[in-house]
Amino acid sequence: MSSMDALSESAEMMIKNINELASSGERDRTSDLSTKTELKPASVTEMIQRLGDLGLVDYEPYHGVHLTKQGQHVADVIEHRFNILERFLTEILGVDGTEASEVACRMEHVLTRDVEHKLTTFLGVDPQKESELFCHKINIESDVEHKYLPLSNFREGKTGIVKLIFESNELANILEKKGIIPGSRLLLKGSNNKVYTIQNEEGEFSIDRETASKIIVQNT
Amino acid sequence: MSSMDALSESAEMMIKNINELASSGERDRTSDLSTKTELKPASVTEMIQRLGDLGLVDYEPYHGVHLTKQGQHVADVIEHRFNILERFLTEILGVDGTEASEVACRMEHVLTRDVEHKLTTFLGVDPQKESELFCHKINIESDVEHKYLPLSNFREGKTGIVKLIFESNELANILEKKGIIPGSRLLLKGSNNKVYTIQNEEGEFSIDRETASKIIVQNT
DNA sequence: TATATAATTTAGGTTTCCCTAAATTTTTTA
DNA sequence: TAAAAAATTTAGGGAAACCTAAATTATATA
Repeated sequence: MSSMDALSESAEMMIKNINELASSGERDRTSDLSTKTELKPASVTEMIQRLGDLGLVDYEPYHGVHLTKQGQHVADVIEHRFNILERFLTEILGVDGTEASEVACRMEHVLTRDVEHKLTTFLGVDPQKESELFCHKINIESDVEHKYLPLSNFREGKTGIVKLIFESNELANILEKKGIIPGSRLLLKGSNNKVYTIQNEEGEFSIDRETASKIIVQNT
Repeated sequence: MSSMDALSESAEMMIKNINELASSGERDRTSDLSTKTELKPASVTEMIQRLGDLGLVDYEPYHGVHLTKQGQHVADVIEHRFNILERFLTEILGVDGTEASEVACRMEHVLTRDVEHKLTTFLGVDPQKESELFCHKINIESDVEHKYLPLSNFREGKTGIVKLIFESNELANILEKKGIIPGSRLLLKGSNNKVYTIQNEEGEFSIDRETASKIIVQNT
């Protein structure tokens, strides 16, 4: 039954692993899940039985499991939460890859929908996914499977739920072209409270005060 | 013994509550902890006995507990993690206060030292302390502590490393005023590839194609 | 200062999530 | 295709973290 109470971290991890292991159509085997989760086979069996009772996986004794629609939804949510957390930790905080993914893996289970969405908007869309999404957009509609699409490709008269709002990232894009990216070094050559003249590896140029106030710099 | 293995979330929460309840010198009573933690008295006793065995609290049956030096250290770490997480959630992501503190309270137990430090430097000094910082800046340099500041506050002739570029979040702000937020439902009433007319709970209005292309909607 | 009341602990139960060992089922292979 | 091997499940156990009910200890009061 649709449980209003949250799944445990262990249960969510199992769902995540089932999803990651799944290859088209094939049911995941207990031993593979055991290897992947680093749990003993008996523990895997126990957990997937419980998930089966919750309607999150389709489990047939001795013949593996796969996610139900409901379970797939849980997996998708967790995956997305993991991805944005990992991106936040590496791209924004500069945490090392291994540690970032470990911490993200613990944090993914305690995010709320709201925090997830707000973190997503904060990060913007990552470049690779953007082209993917763009393809969708070009390809054509009638994507019954691909349920997410930009409003600009939506069909008149349909209703939908807003999933995500892209920010322009204009500022970051413009600055990137001038070599001002997180981690880069710059020199403030001059400022008069209106115009800020900067020099870096790419050369020298000026920006206005408002823009300058949005660039956070570590004093070295 | 100083355990290298992490404390459980429950154990950390108990330490946190013991610390928050503690008033100068007085030992916390089981019943007060029971009220604060919303656990039954018997459960509180069980946990503080376990913490006692770990050397984190000084527990005398029938006469309350208080943190040992070691326990106090744990409490301090947790408190700091909670504070920076709460600040990140409210100040940077704009999460509502109640939810932010709930989520921070779950996340505080999975942060690593490194992530904690990096998040702390990322947040820099909190707004109240900012004026302080401003003073520093005017006062003289020798800011060994406050290393991050907006380029607009930077001193001419100094070099630094770009840490972060704030985006305006303009689009999301505008759309939010019209009730278009992640999770909300909308209906595309009409579109002619230039103007998209939308209806939702807040009413009906139009947006241009470019804006529409940035709103990702789940087809339902 | 007895005794009633309140606070606390102990005893024993439950669920979750992990384990090992034994039993069972499936798969391989001789 | 029957026996051996491999995979899986079942049975039973333990620790953590909760619970209720009963026993114990401390405190208040008559």
